[in-house]
Amino acid sequence: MSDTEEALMVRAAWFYYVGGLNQEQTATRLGVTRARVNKMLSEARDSGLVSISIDHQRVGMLPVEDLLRERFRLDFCISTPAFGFKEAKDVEIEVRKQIAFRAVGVAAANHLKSLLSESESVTIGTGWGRTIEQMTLQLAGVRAPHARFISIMGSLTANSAYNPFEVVHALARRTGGEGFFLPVPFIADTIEDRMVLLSQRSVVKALEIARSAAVCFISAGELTETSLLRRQGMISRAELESLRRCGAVGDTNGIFFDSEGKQVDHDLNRRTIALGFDELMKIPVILLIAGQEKSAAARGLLKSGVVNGLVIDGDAAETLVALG
Amino acid sequence: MSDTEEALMVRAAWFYYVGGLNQEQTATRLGVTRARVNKMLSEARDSGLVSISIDHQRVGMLPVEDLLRERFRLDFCISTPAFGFKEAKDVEIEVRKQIAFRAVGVAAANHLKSLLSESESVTIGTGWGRTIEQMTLQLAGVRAPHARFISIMGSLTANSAYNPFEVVHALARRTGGEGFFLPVPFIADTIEDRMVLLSQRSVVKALEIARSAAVCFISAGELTETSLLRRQGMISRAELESLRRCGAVGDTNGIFFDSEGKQVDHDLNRRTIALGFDELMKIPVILLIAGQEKSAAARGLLKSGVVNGLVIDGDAAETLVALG
DNA sequence: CCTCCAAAGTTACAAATGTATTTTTGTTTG
DNA sequence: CAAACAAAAATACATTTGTAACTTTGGAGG
Repeated sequence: MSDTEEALMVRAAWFYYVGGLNQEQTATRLGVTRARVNKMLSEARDSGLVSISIDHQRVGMLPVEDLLRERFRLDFCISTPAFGFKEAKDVEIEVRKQIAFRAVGVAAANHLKSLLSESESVTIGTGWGRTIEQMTLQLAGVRAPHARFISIMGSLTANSAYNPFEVVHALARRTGGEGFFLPVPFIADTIEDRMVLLSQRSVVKALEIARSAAVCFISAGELTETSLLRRQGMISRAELESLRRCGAVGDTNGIFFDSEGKQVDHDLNRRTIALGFDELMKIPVILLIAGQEKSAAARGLLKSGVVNGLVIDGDAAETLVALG
Repeated sequence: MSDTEEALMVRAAWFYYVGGLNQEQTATRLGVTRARVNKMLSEARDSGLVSISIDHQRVGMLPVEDLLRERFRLDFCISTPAFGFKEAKDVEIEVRKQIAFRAVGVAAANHLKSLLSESESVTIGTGWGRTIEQMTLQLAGVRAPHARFISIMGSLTANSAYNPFEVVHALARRTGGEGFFLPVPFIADTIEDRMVLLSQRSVVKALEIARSAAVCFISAGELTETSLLRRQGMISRAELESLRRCGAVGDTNGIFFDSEGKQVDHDLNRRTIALGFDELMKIPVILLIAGQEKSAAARGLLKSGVVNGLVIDGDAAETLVALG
């Protein structure tokens, strides 16, 4: 986006959101059409230029939060309010997911905010995915010039907004901190290639930083045809099926695990470039779960013992409780 | 407001602002009418429960900011975008004021946010008024448990939302910090009474804290029949007129000054309980100006030399520049 | 037990918003 | 220079929102 366009968008957002002018008046003052103002405003919201925050710590779901915290021996559990979509027919499935992503993103961003304001210089590790991306979008108005953000995994080849590179970049830009990422593909072609990639000096350095993270935000993926991993073409249909045969129920950062949270014995797990469970075990890990379809994966990962804190949307939380 | 009402409001805000449900859907889920949801949402907005922030570095008005900063030898000057109300007929005068208050409040809150995140424990002094009140409302999502907020002036008798007591209380509650205030009236009945009040131990202590403030937020009042000071009944019509005869053009914290920023020689100035200009001179002072009608008062106060930083709305800034 | 009062519900309508379609404008490119 | 294209304007319309007038409900107090 050009500089002048961005400036126009910011002015529109001020007039509309802060000034309380309506779109018509805003359009007149900016000398553009109302339709364009409308478009710019929705763009401003999506891009996280304007962010809406709710100033309340305990929003609800208390009993569920406590239950999950105790069951999985977590330091904390934050659940967004349940939207109650189980029986609702008024909201499309994709829209529901989007809502869950945003809700968890808001909650996680709030948590991250308080972490950043607690200590001058922290190192924050992050995974990838749409939930993590939303967290970056919802994180507005925080200055943390001494914070360091590092991706704990390799990058996608396709350049999408939830690529580790983009995530770290967005976090750094928004807070004024520094960003680092692993300049290697997420999944190597062979086990031998992985060793070569891992031995690169810059990679060794980056992994060192990652291991020193004060806290790590990760999310989980399901193992279905519609999972992000499949849609991004990171794994083939055949690979997905062979993973399931090994008992895998989900992944985090490309590490596949079974319903008990054990890394499965599979070729892919030996080609992934990311911090493994043994390494994650040594640092505080916060898991972000958005969407009920991730409940099974979440359950496995929570059982593994690598997770210390959970941020989850209300509906998924209820499903997770029901899973027993 | 009752606890259950507040909880309902928070849930409504989540469903609507975070979840992106419309008011109809929100109402259905909460089991109330849409009209009520609508009312709760607007209440949530003006109470500062939900706050909308714009992730802006440079919003505009650069030339004016620079001009003012140089003219009055300020450390910084922040101007909100100008809404261009001079010739506009589409917005009522009271609404315009409200917009200016909110805009300056947002900008000031952002500035305060960055101050709070810069250092662990700071002491922040504050004045009173609607602009300052807005600053407290717009300050959301900041934790600063070690911050101290102190009113640098006595309190109003009428308990309004912009009473120093309320201001300090709101700041403390929102950030989790501590609040202090001067437990004495704003303007004493006689000079002798003032001495008695000032000698109270708790007052001496509070003033000591106030003097140690790392930074101080103040605003200015005009000397007209419609000024807040008059409307709150703090001064009588006769007093106002005698003040004007002494050359007073405005006040800050109940201290009246002339167009050159000198404290006027008037009985009232000897009865006010607040940090005086000589004391303010020793600490960094940030002046908040919202509304063009305050330009004259702002000009006087800026000339006094007590002000180090200025946050002003775009329209007032332009008027101030025009005043020369 | 009844009356009064306030809060929420109901209804209705005007205003604002989101979105799709067509037209205009300005820029790029052969 | 003209064709091709993209961006924005103009237009139109369905949905959502804000608001006011009126009705119901559920206590509080006489």
